[in-house]
Amino acid sequence: MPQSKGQKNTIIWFRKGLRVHDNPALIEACRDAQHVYPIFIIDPHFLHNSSYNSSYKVGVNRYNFLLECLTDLDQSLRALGSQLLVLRGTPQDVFPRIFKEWDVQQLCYEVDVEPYAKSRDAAVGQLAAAAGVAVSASVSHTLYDTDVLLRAAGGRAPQTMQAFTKLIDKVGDPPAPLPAPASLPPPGPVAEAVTSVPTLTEVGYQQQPTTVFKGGESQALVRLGDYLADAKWVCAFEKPKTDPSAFVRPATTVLSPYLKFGCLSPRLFHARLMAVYRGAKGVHSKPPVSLRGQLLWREFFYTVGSTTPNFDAMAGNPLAKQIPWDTNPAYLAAWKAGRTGYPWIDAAMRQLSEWGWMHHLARHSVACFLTRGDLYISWEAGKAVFEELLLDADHFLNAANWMWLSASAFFNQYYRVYSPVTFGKKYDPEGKFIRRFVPELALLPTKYIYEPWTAPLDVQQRCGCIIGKDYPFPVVDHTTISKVNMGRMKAAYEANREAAGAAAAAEAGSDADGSSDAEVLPASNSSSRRKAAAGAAAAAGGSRRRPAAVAKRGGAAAAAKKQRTVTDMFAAAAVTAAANGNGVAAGVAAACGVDAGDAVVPEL
DNA sequence: GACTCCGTTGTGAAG
DNA sequence: ACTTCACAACGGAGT
Repeated sequence: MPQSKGQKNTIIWFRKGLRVHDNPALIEACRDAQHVYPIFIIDPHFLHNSSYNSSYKVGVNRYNFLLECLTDLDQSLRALGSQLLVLRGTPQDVFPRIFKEWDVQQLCYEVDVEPYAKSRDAAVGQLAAAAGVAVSASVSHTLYDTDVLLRAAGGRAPQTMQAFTKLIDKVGDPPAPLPAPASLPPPGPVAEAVTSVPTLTEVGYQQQPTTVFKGGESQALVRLGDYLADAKWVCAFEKPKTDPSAFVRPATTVLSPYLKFGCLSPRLFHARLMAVYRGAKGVHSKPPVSLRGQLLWREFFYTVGSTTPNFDAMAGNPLAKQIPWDTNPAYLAAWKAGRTGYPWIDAAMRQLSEWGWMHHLARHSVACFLTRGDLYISWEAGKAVFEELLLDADHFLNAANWMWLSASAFFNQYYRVYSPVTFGKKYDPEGKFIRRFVPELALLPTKYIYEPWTAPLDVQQRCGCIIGKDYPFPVVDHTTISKVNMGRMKAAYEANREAAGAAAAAEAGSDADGSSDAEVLPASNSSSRRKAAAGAAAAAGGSRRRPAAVAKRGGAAAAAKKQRTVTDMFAAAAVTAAANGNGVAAGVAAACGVDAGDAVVPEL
């Protein structure tokens, strides 16, 4: 590593990777440099009041977490003889100006494979080229360079964790983490205005954060050390067995927000973890359930996500089942606000709003409830809510997990449905979690805590919580609706098989002119297309000569029509029940503070 | 190409 | 407290 007195002026551009440890871009920026300018750009793209893209809303908790990360990074850089320079504006506006002002020769940053980041970096790359500035991008947000993994996989990312784990075994250990630099060449003279991290108010937030988690690399390293110090716990860790209701000390590490912003290097996490495993003489849990397995899940979803078109949407996503979800702004608003009338679901959703975090299995519960389990609302709507509220909201992981839970991709056993009543009860029979996050239910006897609508009125009165007034009735009847939805999922799966079969047939029938619409259809590989073709043939009554498109239209439409009728009948029954004082649909109105029929601005 | 295997994390009843 | 089963039965990956 040459330490000669440098001549270059370089910029290290922090976006994620908000750390000084294991930061190859930072090391590169220091090489042969006279001045290193460490910058962060407050990009309006990510601001909640952005005029650029209103779908990229960032909740106050996450934005505050980011500002804490920046303050911490600034302190670390000052200890190394430098400081963070915070700039405002779009990167496209900022760079041409500072390239010139600071007489820059090189720009260094960490590779970011998210769609927005890729287009942003491509645009900045052109500006750099125009200004005669060399660009150096280093991989350190993931364990591996996703391109390397993709090549090792033969050009196609695995779609199962098993196959991905095999790939990792083949590729071997990830690169070792790098130490932080001992010191940094100082930046040259800069305007005073760019040397301070802004406050929440300055970037336009009115509210105060409510989370219990604090951002920054130092926090991340303390938390990592804290959890890894318990070698017994680390070696026994099996995520499916952890407790989603634990909140005094969460049952998982809560390192995800730090990985999201790059306060913590996944490679450092991995290396420290392997050291703990070695100390335990090889007796430890294994992927996919182990702690190391969690890092591999992250890697898996980055790999498949960054190489799949439209991975964050249903339409045009070759991995996602095309499912005709309902649009129901009132249900969506009730879910987001934690007012579905199911205390377990509502406690989790309110923990999300308050803390910006919930346990993985709680995420499963609420995601299943919103989509295939109960409300039958698109996973994209749920994803948008998580994207706003989670501290650890991560583009690929969020999309992948929502597809998983909605049985749109990766996971297909749609008939396995989480109960909004009994799932939580297994872990927390007393309802401590509910009492903490849904305080209006705090005094309810344990017997009724998961199903408060079953409490006699005198009990409700004694506890100061009248159902339908202080806390809503359930928006849907889970037992009934989950069965209806299972039927709708079955029909949707059939329709997808038929569509894939039609595509396969069209593909086989066309003279390889490539003009079929096969590319946009869900089944992405030949094996499932074949199966789908067989399914389509069967659906067409064995008549292989019948045009596939006809089979598709007929079958899918009939199935959809039938299911719509069933759902409408249920909805009508619910309204009738409400009119009779049963309160199921009335609960929706109470939950939202509006009539059930009123339009609430949808999330998407 | 047909077939089997099995998948990080379902529920509820029965034995 | 544990296992096993029906529920209704998916699809990727490997043989």
